[in-house]
Amino acid sequence: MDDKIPDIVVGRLPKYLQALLYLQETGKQTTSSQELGVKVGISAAQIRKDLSLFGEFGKQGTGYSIAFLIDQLQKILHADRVWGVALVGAGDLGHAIARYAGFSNRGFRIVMVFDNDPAKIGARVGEHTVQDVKDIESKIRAAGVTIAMLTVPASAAQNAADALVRGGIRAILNYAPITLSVPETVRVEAIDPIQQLQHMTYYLE
Amino acid sequence: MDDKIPDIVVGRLPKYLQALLYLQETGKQTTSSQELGVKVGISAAQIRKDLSLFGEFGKQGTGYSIAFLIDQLQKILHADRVWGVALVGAGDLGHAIARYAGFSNRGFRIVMVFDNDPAKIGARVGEHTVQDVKDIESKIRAAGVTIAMLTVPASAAQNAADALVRGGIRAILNYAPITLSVPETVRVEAIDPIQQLQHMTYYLE
DNA sequence: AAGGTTATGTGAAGAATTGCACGAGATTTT
DNA sequence: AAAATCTCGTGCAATTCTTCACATAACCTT
Repeated sequence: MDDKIPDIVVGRLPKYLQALLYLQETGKQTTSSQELGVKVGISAAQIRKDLSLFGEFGKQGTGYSIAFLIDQLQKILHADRVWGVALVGAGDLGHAIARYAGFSNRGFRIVMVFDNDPAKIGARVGEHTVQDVKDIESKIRAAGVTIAMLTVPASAAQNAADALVRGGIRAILNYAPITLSVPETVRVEAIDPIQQLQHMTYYLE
Repeated sequence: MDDKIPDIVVGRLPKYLQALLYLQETGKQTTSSQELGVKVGISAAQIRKDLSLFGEFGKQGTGYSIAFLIDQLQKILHADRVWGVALVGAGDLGHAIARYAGFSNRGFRIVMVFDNDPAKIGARVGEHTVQDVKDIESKIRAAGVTIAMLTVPASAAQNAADALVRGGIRAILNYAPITLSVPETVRVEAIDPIQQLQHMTYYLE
């Protein structure tokens, strides 16, 4: 239940959570490591072992209460609150993200949008007004925002990341196809669809 | 150099490729496992071991020829050609993807766009006309498309995936926050930004 | 209430992945 | 041309991750 949780385990918890939320929507009350495993493509033993690192959430013979397990996982992942997120990059992708409803009902809310294009600054994106990237540092610091999503072109990504770091950001979800260089105290997760496509084309043909 | 390559290794190759392309842009001719490792955040020994599974691409004392290694990795990943991709879902995200130039110059080209919304069918998205999702099966089969990107709402994703599978799809990049059920012969990679954000929030606070 | 079934949590075994360290080839320096 | 430096490829060791299998507990049926 402490800090020696392997990162690979942490990475699976959101999958469990998502599958549980889905099961809950179908009206189920209870599930088993078996059933959950089939849903997420992970062995039942693996799931039991992962969960056992945090506590004893199940009941022998019965399985897991879906509502209870959702609650526990949300606490563990700090998904039991709403996180404000800064969106940097108001291009097509930024627009799509700003307008996507799926974030707000899963614990994340975009609270500010930045861009460096004078033509975009001042324009509206979703329910936000695009602000100048020059102000990132002070604005996110003032708002206490600790998470950012980066949807700028690769050529602008490192500079934007540097500004975010100066503003005290703690986590960056990076959509730009470039490896960001940040201090060890800042977490980065990358989304690069082309890398995932290439992972698959290896097995094709 | 055969089929017993661990999947986890295959997953790292696109990272190496991306970093190499970046290094090449800076005008460099040569790199080392050390330098590449710093760029992608992977140990030098790991990189050497990974590459050695496919051949001896480096030279002692000198390192790796960037152009040569790019060429080899592209062959290994089948990224030495252009793959046609079907895009299913013409919402905001689908639009952003269809208009993103980054795919075409990294080996993937969107060749058709589908949606089930009558208001969208017939409209233009990027350089494509949106087609009825009802025709997916025949259209992708006729075109010989084997890769799809799925950007429909979660509630429509499984049906769309089923249609793709019937049409002979081999790989699906799934943006919907739901686990798809497909035959073992079909590969699926998922992109779920919220899962990645939750992976990071575990470590925050 | 006893027997049967289900399904957890976990120690131990097994498998997979990563890191270490060194021989050997290539280049550069003195 | 010898010495020093660099860096690959790789066998082996260390570590990490996954699976197995079973004692235990809860529920269900008769």
